[in-house]
Amino acid sequence: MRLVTWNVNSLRARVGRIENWIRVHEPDVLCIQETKCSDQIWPFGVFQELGYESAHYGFGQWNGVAIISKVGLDSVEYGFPEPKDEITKEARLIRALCGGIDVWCVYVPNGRIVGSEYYEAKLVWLEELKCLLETRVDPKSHVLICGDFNIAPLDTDVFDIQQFEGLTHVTQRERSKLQELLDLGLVDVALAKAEDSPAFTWWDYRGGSFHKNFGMRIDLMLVSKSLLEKSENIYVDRDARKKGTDTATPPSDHAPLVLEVSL
DNA sequence: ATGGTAGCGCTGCTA
Repeated sequence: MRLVTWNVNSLRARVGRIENWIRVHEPDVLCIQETKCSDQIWPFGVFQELGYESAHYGFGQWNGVAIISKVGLDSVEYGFPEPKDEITKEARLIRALCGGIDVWCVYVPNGRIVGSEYYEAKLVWLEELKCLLETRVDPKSHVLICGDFNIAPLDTDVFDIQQFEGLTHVTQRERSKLQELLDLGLVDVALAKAEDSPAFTWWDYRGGSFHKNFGMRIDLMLVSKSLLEKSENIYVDRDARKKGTDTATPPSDHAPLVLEVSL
């Protein structure tokens, strides 16, 4: 089974690219973030024609998450069951059972500036996610928590840690929150399977960052031990980040992260 | 060249 997470940076701008990618790579489950569209315009038919069910949670303009599956899409849950804050009301979480796997697709807030209200809200959001997963996830079953975490777990997960001094994505408080998720009994599968440092998943649009590989690893897949045992291969499809000649539309600034499991 | 790239939606914000 092929499981994928991909921040697409707008569904509407890139639906053609996404379709083409699905045709070529045939994912079984595709989790996407930053659809930047509302449920009203979600193109169920596009994915249906490719043989997929889909579920989307979004209000438009910002955020928005979806799960696209051809191995079942059951018990779908949209967002936090009891959002306590403004930040947990945003469209950043969707969950479904797909082919025997408990799939959670997340888009963690960016945080903007360390110490800002947005940074604090990011930490609150991660705390709420941990509390939800604590009660809802059975770590003995097949579990996948994947998406854009907006956290680089290790210093080697950014192209030059010295340039990230004082910036979000690399602070101890963010990394501690990620560790609390791992402490539920989950494993960062790209890190676990990598021979040295796992590949980057995001590159800034500006300044030729992709060409220079000035990137970060912020898209993650956290899996339960049982799913780790079934994991055969994990890789980043960097080709999807290239401009390409078939379309004028630029690629997303994120590349898809692909996990192959044998269930 | 004193920014840079992209999406959203229409002015400036967010990433």
